[in-house]
Amino acid sequence: MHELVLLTLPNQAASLTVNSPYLILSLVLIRLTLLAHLPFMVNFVVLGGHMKLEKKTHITLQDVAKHAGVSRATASLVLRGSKHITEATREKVLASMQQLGYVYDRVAANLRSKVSTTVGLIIMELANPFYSELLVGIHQELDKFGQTVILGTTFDSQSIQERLLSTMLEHRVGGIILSAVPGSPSAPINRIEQLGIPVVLVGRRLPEANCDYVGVDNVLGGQIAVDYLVQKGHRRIALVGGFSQLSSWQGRKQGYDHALLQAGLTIDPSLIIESPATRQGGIEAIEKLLLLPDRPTAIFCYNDTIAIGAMMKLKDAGINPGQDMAIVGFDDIPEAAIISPKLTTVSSFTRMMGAHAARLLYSRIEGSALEPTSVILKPQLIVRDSCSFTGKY
Amino acid sequence: MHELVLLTLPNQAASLTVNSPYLILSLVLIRLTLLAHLPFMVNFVVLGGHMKLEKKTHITLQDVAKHAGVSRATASLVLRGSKHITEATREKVLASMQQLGYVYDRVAANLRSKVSTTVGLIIMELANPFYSELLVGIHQELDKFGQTVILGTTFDSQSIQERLLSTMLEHRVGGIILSAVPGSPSAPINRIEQLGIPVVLVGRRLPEANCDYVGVDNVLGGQIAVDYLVQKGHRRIALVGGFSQLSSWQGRKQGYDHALLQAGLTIDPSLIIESPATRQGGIEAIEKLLLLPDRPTAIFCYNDTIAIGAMMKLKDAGINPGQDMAIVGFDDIPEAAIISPKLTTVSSFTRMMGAHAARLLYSRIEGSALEPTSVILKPQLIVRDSCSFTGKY
DNA sequence: TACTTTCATTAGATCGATCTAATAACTAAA
DNA sequence: TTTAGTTATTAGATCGATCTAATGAAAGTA
Repeated sequence: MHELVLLTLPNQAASLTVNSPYLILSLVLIRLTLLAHLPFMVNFVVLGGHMKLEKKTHITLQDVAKHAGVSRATASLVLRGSKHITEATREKVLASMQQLGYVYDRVAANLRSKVSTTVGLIIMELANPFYSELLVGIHQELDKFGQTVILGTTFDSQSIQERLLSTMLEHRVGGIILSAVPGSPSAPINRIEQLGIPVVLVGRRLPEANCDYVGVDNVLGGQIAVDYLVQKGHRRIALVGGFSQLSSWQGRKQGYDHALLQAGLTIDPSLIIESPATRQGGIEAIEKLLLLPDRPTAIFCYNDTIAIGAMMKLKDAGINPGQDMAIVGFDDIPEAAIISPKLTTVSSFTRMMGAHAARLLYSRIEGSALEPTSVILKPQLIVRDSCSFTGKY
Repeated sequence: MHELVLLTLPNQAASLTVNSPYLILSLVLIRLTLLAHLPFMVNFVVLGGHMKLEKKTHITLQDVAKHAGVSRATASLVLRGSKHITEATREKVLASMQQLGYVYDRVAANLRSKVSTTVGLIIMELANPFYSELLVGIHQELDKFGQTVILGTTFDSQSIQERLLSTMLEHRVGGIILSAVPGSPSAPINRIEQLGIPVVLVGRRLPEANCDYVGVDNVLGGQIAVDYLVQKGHRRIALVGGFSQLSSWQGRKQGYDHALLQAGLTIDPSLIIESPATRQGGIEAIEKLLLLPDRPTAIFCYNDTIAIGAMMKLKDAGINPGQDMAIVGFDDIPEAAIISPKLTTVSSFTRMMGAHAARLLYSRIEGSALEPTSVILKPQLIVRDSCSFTGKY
């Protein structure tokens, strides 16, 4: 019985060289005994006088079938719940699976049946709460469809995005949800679509990309934010953060312009300051803004993260955000509700956006070959405490 | 040339029934012509008078090899950069890949070579900044090793955790990083380890689980937090949030106890309030705390999220956190630095924790079969503004 | 009884790669 | 020239499942 101890070594093969014919004979007997009792636990490899005994780590459907006394095909049908299987055989096979500790190999199955149960998700950054909220929405929805998420982050680098797209394809994802790096070429995406793998863009649009899009109505968002500020009495309103290459920036700017013009105000280019969409970007933008001879009384920030940075810098400069300067953000990330003053912002319903993207992608994977669709969510102003200042002293 | 148009239909097969022998003849000619020029783009299936022409969506290594005039095995060797390949054949094969738009099927390759390039990551919740930070650390590190992340969230449900673990195994992950649901049995995890798939626990320990662990020294963390408060002059210090089943809670509690006893103070069980580790949990805990006849002067919160909720509730109740009540958090999530007052907290270096977990897991995957290892990070007190109150009026 | 129909089951091919062991081609040494 | 040694290449088996088409058995029908 001592030889059995060898088998308990995790994941390792035991081997021994024998010279004596008696030893060989006894080993052969041991081998026969073991095979009779644990046929699915042990493998033997005999080379000359060298006998290798290895633990079988992976139980396959073949093993299950043999154990249950049926064919591989029948076992497979049981797995997939075919109605052509007798209750008796089903139970027999299921019992064998249980007993042997069978683990279904979805990857091998997908290879043969040419389906995929994974979806690629490529976003800019995880630390950004906008994306983690988006990810939550996507993840929850895909889970309902039995799809598993493969994750990649680009940090807004085009080369990383290219690499991630390739990796996803190599992993045979059924589809890809992509928040594209601004200014990235649309050719690779169209190529992926041509391969029959659907792509859904979220949040950021790519011109020329011939695929689905889920996002918020940025024009309307900019409009309602600035409308609100104008209505509060502001006449000099800055637009802070983000970059003009971003489709979302362009939309928000358009809404900003429109609201101002509608109110009979002029657009002052010096009040439009681009900066990275990070907290640091907000800080930098405010530094520039404070140098202006004629400061604005209100700031519409490209997103909440920038707004938070902006508010930090304003406090540092002795300007009380909310009291001395009105602030409106965009996205309604969780932090917006907890900082002080609580941030008035345009909600883009990020989770719902993720859920929509997931649903749309799944419908494509399932084969609805419609024309490229866009789902545009209506933003909503969430009024909190960051706009007490009315622009009048 | 009209027939070529059919080929541009994405992912669809064209078929037509022919009766006239002349038409058949011409189709045969078209077929020969197409096959000569685009041998890897088109498939023909002829059944009786019915000829089906379908676009070949997937280019395989077989196709590449045929196009380059070599064997499948040679093409495979080129892919893997074998040194036994002549420069001439290498270039020939690479050119063919380029021309045909070959996409490497990593999944099929992994099936045969029994390796895995994916890692499963199971955490409680994404919306929680602690986990999104952890995820960033893990993701960045794994990326360096060429490993792709498959994601799952449990929302602290044991049944979901079980399901996710199964899914990960079915997807043939090479290893799993798990932030276990508190109180979940360790048997499934040990079974996975026995299958030869390494598991690394992060943040939360499971008794009996025979696997690696990466976490912060919770005892020390609790100790330095409470030491600081004691040193500031506080004598009644509450411990708020989290649940006593969590190994991390137990550790922090132990440090809390130790620091109090060391300072000659007694431990008052009424000052220990358990609640969910969410913002809402913080709010609820403070509600209970405010009912106490003899209120504490300082609060050590189980984590920053709870601390944020607690501070919100205190403000609502007219108590100025920082000024009227000292608060210390745990984890140092990004929000801690932006809320007002800025939160003094114990940093658990979450990203680094993730990176350590990733490295440890990868070393296991690569086959270092050491004893289960624990990596315990030293926490550090980050002093900010939430402890101005010294406990004396 | 003979024939069709239906149903459970299965052998063998297949998905797209890698691996093994053998073969061909080309040198270098005897 | 022959032999051995090295190097580039390849045929065929293989990974673990599904799929196709065929099989045999049982039930229903004429």
